[in-house]
This record gives sequence, C-alpha cells and structure tokens, in this order.
Amino acid sequence: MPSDLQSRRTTKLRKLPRAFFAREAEQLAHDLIGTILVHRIDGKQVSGRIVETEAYVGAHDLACHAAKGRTARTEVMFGRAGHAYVYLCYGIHDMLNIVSGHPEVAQAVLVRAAEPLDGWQANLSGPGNLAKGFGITRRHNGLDLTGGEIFLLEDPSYVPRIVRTRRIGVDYAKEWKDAPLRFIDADSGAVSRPRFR
DNA sequence: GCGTCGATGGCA
DNA sequence: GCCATCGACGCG
Repeated sequence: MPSDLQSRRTTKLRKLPRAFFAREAEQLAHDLIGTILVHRIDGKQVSGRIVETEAYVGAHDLACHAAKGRTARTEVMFGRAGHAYVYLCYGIHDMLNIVSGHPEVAQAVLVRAAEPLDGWQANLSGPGNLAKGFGITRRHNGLDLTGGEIFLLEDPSYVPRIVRTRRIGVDYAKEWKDAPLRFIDADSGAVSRPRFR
C-alpha cells in the first residue's frame, strides 16, 4: 500500500522560484516557515527546515538596516528578490537574510533558526548559529538563492503551526520595536527563545 | 532559571 | 558609539 510516508518520500520537492520571494517581506517570512534551506558544497549538501524568521519591511521600518539609507552594506536589499543579504553582526556573527519585495524597496527576511535534516547534527538555533552551521558568510552576500549553491525547497507535506511575536534585539527601533514580525514554528524545539513574546 | 557581561569588527 | 548575537558565569 502506498502509505502517506512512502508517497511523501518519492515526492520531488520543488525549488522555490523567484516569484516566491518577490512578495512583501511579512508574507514571505510567514511562508518560509517549514521550507527547507539547502547548501551544496563540494558535491555534498546539508539541509535544514526553517523554523524561525523575521521580516524587515523597508526603509520606514526603524529596525531595518535600510532605515539608515542606501549604503554599500544595504545595497543588495534594494535589488532583486531572492538574493542573499549577509552581514556581520556584533563583529562576530554572520547573518543570512533573503531579499524580498521589489527592486528599490529595501525589504528582507532574516532566517533565525532551522532544524537539521537527513541525520545532520548541528545547532541551527539563532541566526548566528544558523549561518555558522550552514557555512554561510559574507562571501555569499548577493548570491542568487534560486541557483544551485544555496537554495530553498518547498515541502507541502509539512504544515507548521505558525505563531507570531515581536522581533528579537530591536528595542532601539522606537514605534517599530514591538511590531509582530517574527514568525516561529510553535512545535519546533529549534526555535531560539521559544517563549519570547 | 534568571540577569549580566565580554568578545569583536564594520559601520554611520 | 552603536549594534537584527552567543555562551559563560554567578547567583541562590
């Protein structure tokens, strides 16, 4: 009998296309929960299910780096959706963001946590740990995430229970600090700070 | 289980 | 002088 499990296994997971990313950051951040991030390197690959994201919705969003203007660092955010925006945080951690929306409107989604798949053992909880675990650094800034090196897969068989909270670490952002723009998979143990309101 | 703190570097 | 963090430490 073709069990659900069996048909699931034979399902070819579709690579997320450009159109998936070319939407409002808030919607993209929500829809990225449950999708699979893949990094192919040296003929091998690692993958993990995304369980936590944050939307940074444009230059008017005081928590968004683009609020400080269009600079060398933020340039990719003003470009085409589906590219990586990777920056150094606190002098130590690289962070992976996915550019969303449309050119000239600086939006991105920060990928904050994932669960390793395929028997891979890694701590992918928290944006710094996620980038480190996946081997993603500022070298990948501007990389097209619809290509063959780092890309995302949809997984229709996984239906997460998504909860919204305020974003982490943006208390300086005045009227934007409490905006409910963080999305978590409520049933995942890999979410960073699971009880954060 | 909580608060505090140091590491560390690019950026405006 | 900030920071879209992390992990170690001290407390009790």
